[in-house]
Amino acid sequence: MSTPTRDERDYYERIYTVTCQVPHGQVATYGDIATIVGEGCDARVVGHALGALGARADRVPWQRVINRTGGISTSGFGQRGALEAEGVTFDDHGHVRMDSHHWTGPTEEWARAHGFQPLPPRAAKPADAQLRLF
DNA sequence: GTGATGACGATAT
DNA sequence: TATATCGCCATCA
Repeated sequence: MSTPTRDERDYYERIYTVTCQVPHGQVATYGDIATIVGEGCDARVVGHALGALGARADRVPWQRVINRTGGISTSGFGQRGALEAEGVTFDDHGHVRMDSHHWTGPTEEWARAHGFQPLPPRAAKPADAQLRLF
């Protein structure tokens, strides 16, 4: 192997591969994709990767990737329209209803088969965790 | 090699 | 919920 660490294109390809796993009608956050890809990947890196999609934008469901707040940072790419076309609903504030469309991540089987890591359960909310802590 | 930038995240207020 | 601040990491000039 020449560069087993992070080949630029391969690095982005991994992000695209994970993004392609997001099922129809569901959405994932940049942080989720970064967590699954691992390898020092970061939410911003995912954003850059999606921004560098170029011709691949036709094969990668980039519109299903949004920020953690459920908002859309790409108001100029018709992302919201694409999501609505898939059945994704938005609240009155223009944010995606994460409670109903948030992707739970790929299966452990798929993740291991492709060299990724499954998305850890996001249960334990701060307030809830703190409530049970005492 | 350094600084600036970015389709962000988490925490605090 | 929204805003402000800080942090993390990769890419580009």
